[in-house]
Amino acid sequence: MRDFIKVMKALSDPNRVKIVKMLQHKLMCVCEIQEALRISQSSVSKHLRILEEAGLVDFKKDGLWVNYHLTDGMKSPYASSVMGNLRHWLEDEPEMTELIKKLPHIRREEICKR
Amino acid sequence: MRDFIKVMKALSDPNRVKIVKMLQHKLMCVCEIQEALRISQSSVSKHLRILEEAGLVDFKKDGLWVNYHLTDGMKSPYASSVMGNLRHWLEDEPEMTELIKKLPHIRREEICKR
DNA sequence: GAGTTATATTCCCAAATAAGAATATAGGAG
DNA sequence: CTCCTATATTCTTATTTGGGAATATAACTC
Repeated sequence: MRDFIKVMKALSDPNRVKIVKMLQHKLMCVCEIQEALRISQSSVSKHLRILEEAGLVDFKKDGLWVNYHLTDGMKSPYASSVMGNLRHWLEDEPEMTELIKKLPHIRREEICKR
Repeated sequence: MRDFIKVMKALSDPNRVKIVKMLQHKLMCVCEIQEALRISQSSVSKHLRILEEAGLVDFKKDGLWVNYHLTDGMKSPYASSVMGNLRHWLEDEPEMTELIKKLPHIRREEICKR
């Protein structure tokens, strides 16, 4: 129950859903997500932690960068199932297509160092 | 997006998840749910409204009783899909089996009129 | 070591949430 | 109509949540 609730809660926030949808398209570091969503770095960091604890995302450190990616779903069957559905869900939402369209132009080399 | 978030939020509360699981076994009126969960009548009523607005449950009035049941899923694809999974998810949680086991003994004729 | 940068954590505030008590509504029975 | 009873709504309160600013940590460069 606890685990199921965690997944539901994790996906109860628009910004977190957007993060998941973005990660379907490419792995991203924190500052890229920050740029895409236009929210503070600390917010992004906290959202990522919630998604991680729900078993939805995982990360790999690469020097200073922390690259987040979707999990393989081994950790939580709930996460795995809902994420599977999220591959096609919301795919045609204007809000989302807009966001996805921006992704290729968001490159960490241009964003950071500020 | 809005609709998806509604479903996730609706299933982000243990009591609401329990209501959905109970309704998989039988249709129930408000006071039966109240008795099963041991929470106040106003709480039950409010939880049911949230579930209804997410497209998870619907109701039919029968005199003074209001009988709640799961929807057919026509209203929300998100609701429909997650509810499908919830048929087997959490089925073996002690907390849930305990609750389900109590269901046959909760009969509105014995509960109400107080 | 000191300086720099990307991310995590802490702190604080405003808004949302879940709870019960009290009240309002609806639909009987007489 | 009046009285009851099941449910919905309102009100208030305590807890949780999401946000940014400030600070701490980690990992690189020199």
